[in-house]
Order: sequence, then structure tokens, then C-alpha cells
Amino acid sequence: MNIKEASEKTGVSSATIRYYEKESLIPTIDRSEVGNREIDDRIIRRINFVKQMRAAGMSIENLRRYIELFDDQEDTTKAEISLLKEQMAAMEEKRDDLQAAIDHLHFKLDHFYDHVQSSEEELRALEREHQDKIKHDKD
Amino acid sequence: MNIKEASEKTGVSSATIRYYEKESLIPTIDRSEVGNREIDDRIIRRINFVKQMRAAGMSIENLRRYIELFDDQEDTTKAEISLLKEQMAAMEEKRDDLQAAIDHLHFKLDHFYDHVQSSEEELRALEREHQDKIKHDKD
DNA sequence: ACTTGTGTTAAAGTGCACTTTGAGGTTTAG
DNA sequence: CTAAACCTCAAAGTGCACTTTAACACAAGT
Repeated sequence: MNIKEASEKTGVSSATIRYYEKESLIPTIDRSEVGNREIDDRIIRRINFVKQMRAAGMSIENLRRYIELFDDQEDTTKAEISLLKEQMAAMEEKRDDLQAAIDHLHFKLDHFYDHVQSSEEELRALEREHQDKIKHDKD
Repeated sequence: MNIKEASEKTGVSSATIRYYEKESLIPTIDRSEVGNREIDDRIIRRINFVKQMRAAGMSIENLRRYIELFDDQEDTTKAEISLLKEQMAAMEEKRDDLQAAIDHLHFKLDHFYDHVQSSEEELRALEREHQDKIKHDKD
């Protein structure tokens, strides 16, 4: 499979696939006689993994650190696990932030339907109330 | 309250508060006689709102568009609601992406504990399996 | 009088994650 | 034989969201 097909299959642009390879987020890709990349399913899976982690907000650098450890055959397991755990905690926090924002917007949306005429002041009061609720939930 | 106190209270740097004001993400802040910003609780709440939405991945531009509509007294309710809904859908998708990534990492983590000796090949197979599972869950 | 700590502004700089460009090489269809 | 459609690389450019810098102002403490 050439890079264009891989791009279509993964939804990651050719330029970005080349960039990920250069940045060691995916393994070095084998080349054809004339030097073109020949992409197999293993690489496709790695691209999708990178895509998933990027979508989840993992930085290129953290991703590279993780992959580096993962790809080393050595007993880096402990370091790897702690990095993984750290990253997951960050993701879970981010997911919770997202959920809080979603809740906040849901709350607003509900109030639009209840009484569309609400003044800005009323909305602010509601917002304040909601902020307090969120604060409480965290406690 | 001066800008430094506001910064400490919100965890948003002074420079960023000024930037948010310039970008109309928060209302124009009243000034003291000498021209310093005097920040009240209304502004604090607006800063926290921006902070929350930013943490949830809403872009400055979308946030500005939303706030613009919200701050207009006019009957822009419908436009506002559709923008809100759009943004929420995007956030929910992002949250789900995040959850998928978390699941993926949880899966890996579990397998580290199960058999630390797993070869790269085995891990790849497991990864593949897990990808398939995710794919199925989406269907 | 001077240092410290705060504030102001516009403008330039930064870091990340790509994206585009430019100059070239090969393969296939007409 | 040439044009289209793919590929290569390194390097420069882009957009976002800040952050830093520079130059100045003001108020309080020693």
C-alpha cells in the first residue's frame, strides 16, 4: 500500500504520516526499490494508535517517550507503566473537564427552553448556581 | 481586585486575562482612576467560564462567537442554541475519543500485570484485538 | 531619593503540530 | 514524447494560543 492509500485508510494526511515517521511515532517504514514507502497493516495500526492518542490530547513528545519505551525490548516495564498511568490520569482529568463543560452547556440549554426571555442577569445567577453545584460535586 | 489577585483566584495568568479581554472573551473591564483594571466577581465568573470551555477544547474563535451571541440582547436565541448544540456534540465526541483512548491504555496496563513477559508480537495482537473491539462498539 | 511591586500598552517571540513549497524522481496513459 | 499522478526530501511557512519583552506610570516603604 502506498502512502496515499494509507492516508485514505487512516484519515491521516500523507504529509502527517511522513511527519509521524520522522518524529518516531510510528516505526521506520520499508521502502520499495525506488524508495517509496510500502505501508502494511502493522503500520496502519500504529498510525491509528497515534491518531487515537493525539485525538485524546497526548502530546507528540509524550507519545514519543511512551513509544520509545514500548519499542525497547528491555525491562523498562515499570517506567512504562508509570508513564502510562500518568498519561491516563491526565486523560481522565481532561475527560472530566470536558464532562463539566458539557454539563454546564446542558444546563444553559435547558434554561433556554424553559424561559427564553430570561435576562442576562438571571442567566448569570443560574450560571453562578451551577458553578457552585460543580464545585460541590468535586468535593 | 487587581489583575494579579484575579489571576491567583482563577489560575489564569494576568497576561492571559488581558488577552481574553482584548479578544472579547470576557467583557471590557472597568478601570481605576489611573487606568488599572478593577476586577469584580462577575468578571471572575466569566474568566472561569472561559477557562472551563478552553479546557474542554473550545477554540477562542468559537468561544468568541458564542459569547458575542450571548451578550447581544437581540433574539439570537436560535442561532445561539444551534451553536451551543454543535459545540456540545463536538465535546461529546471528544469525550468519547478520550474514553476510547483511556480504555485502550487500561487494556494495555491490565496486560502488563497479567504477563509482563509478553512479546511485542503478542502485544500487537492484543492491540489489534482491542482495536476491533472498539470498532465493534462503535457499530 | 530610590527601590520594590504593582500596573499599562503594543509588538514581537514562542512552541506545538502540522502544512505547504520547491525541486526533483518514477510510472502509466494517450 | 509528454502530461498526469503518484512519490521523495528538506526547509520554510502557518495558525493557534498564549508569553515575553520593552518602555513607561504610579504608590508605598526605607
